[in-house]
Amino acid sequence: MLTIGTLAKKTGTKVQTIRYYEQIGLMPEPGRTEGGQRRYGDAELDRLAFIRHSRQLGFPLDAIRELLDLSDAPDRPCHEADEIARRQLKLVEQRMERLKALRAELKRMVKECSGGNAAQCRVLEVLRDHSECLTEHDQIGA
Amino acid sequence: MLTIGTLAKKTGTKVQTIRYYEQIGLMPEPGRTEGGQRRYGDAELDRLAFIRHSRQLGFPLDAIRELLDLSDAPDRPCHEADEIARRQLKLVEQRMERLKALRAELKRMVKECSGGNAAQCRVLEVLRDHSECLTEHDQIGA
DNA sequence: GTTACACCCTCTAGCAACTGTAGGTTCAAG
DNA sequence: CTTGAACCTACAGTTGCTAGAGGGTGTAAC
Repeated sequence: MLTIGTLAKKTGTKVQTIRYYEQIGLMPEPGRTEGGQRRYGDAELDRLAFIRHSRQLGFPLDAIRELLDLSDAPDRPCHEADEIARRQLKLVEQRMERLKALRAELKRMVKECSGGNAAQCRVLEVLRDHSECLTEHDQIGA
Repeated sequence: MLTIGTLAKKTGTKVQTIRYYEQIGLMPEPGRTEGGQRRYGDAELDRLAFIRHSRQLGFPLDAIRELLDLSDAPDRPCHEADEIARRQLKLVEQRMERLKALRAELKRMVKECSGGNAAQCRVLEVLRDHSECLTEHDQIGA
């Protein structure tokens, strides 16, 4: 039986985060000691590891919830999980495209800065005038 | 004189967002009609365009505040703006590196899925067992 | 048995950067 | 003068945690 602190250490999670996952129903309510402290078994350890690994791959908690459901129901067809993963892959690729455009623009800004004072600053100038941009970068939450 | 709605349209911002920027002191308090509605001039249009463009390049609002201060003080040296842009470029490059690793992992997961049911699903299996990962992807906020 | 101390508990608020809603007022056109 | 879109304030919600206050528990040493 593991305390919440031990579980946290084993999975590289913060204690608060585990409690948060319990609160939103991603982790089950564990058993408690007489004094009211949580105690975890191996099933919970596995489940939390699954969650953390999925988070590291960028899956949002909603998607992880679906993946956990699938993982708990071995008879359901696999394509649902596949679908979720594909969706995530697409998202990652979109983000990369956007970041590529941003990087190009930022690089150009920085390169052109010749170090005078703010009045002649190319960085500020580019920000002031969108029409100077070479690339499209219309997404804000990049 | 522009209404807040017109200003929003011209800059591709939501009305609420403009009011939010005012609330946090990024936009100045504009003049009002007798009835209490906001009216904007060209200075505000330019300022908001600057903010939006900076946001599109991924600058956080704090950085934008500094950039606006610099833009308002033409005598200050340019290297501060340059510095902020460089910082942002670095951040973008870090994010890209992370996303690259994630993309590789997700691609592999999806490729190996052979379409049975959840019990044999490679996607779920990989998520269950971190040791199967080829790449390091230890950052969560990717 | 008691004391020390790390660890645990709940509850609440905060982060970024908005977005949405409710309930009410104003402006401009017809 | 009426209509209806656009405006107003104030506050709650989003995502995924993280930090703090104020207090209780578990265990090992003395």
